[in-house]
Amino acid sequence: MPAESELNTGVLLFLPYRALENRVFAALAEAGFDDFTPAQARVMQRIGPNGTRLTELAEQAQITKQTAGFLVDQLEKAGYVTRIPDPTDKRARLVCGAEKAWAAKEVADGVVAEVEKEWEEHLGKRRMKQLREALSLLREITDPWA
Amino acid sequence: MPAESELNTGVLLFLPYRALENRVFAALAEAGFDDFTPAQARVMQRIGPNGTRLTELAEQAQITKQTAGFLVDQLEKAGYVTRIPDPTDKRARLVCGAEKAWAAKEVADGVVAEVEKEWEEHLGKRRMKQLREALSLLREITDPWA
DNA sequence: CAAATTAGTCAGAGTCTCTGACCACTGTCA
DNA sequence: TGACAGTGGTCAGAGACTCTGACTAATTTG
Repeated sequence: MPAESELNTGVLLFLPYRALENRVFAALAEAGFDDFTPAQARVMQRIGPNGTRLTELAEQAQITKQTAGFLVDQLEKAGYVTRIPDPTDKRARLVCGAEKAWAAKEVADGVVAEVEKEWEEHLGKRRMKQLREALSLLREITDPWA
Repeated sequence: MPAESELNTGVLLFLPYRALENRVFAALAEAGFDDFTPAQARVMQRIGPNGTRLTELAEQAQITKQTAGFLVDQLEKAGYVTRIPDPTDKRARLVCGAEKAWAAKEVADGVVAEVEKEWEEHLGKRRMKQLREALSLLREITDPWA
């Protein structure tokens, strides 16, 4: 048995991640954005300012394109995204964020900033900077999309 | 300005977490432990050495006790856990890890150690230590179970 | 002891995700 | 040019995960 005080780094990463996600979702729901789910949000988060292809969204979110299509359908119905033809490829369509999506993003960004500030207050400026630095570095070997 | 990354800390935390989880699952599958799912694993992970109550598992995994019961049923069928009556409370039962669970845990722990070593090589000993230190500190304000 | 609480189950439904099969368009190369 | 492999996306079906609501049984509390 490993000493109980020595949690593995995976759990240590997951705990604050989940705490942050919970905070963001609670705030979005309170602001009236209660008609989309975490799974939909994880896709929506990856839509670029000029629209993004379904396949690309699927790859980045690490889900199949069928699943991505399913989620985008719901987001479209709820008015968060629209699909327009891709001018450069007649097979493809671009998933674009609608006004409602940007409004939700603004709320989300606000909460993220708030939580990050709380974390910085708890850790101190120096440790917070080191944390982000280490995580950014780690991204080089853990993010297939980096 | 940190031009290194505009990603929010949440994504930065999630990326390495997911990479680690993927590695662990791939290794478990390769070692023959391919008869349980990520959701089941997240519950199994929280079983203490002397057994843990269903409700406690549910709380720690942040799922309802119904869902936890569903997942434990599957784990029981697959031979990873057993349920024994709680001697201190006739309503309750203790979910206990079976031999198979500890064997899987050994494989998982090995991979986690391996990945952590890779991360340490990439970050350097000092940064890795800082990372774990910051995350441990963060746990104080983000882990309801700390 | 009655009432409130806690551990867990049963039933039903909705959501998320996958595999496999398929169509339409694109790019390549003989 | 024209077959054909590859890519973008959809349809259909199924399995997995999760929830809410309602319930039983045992425990704790006043």
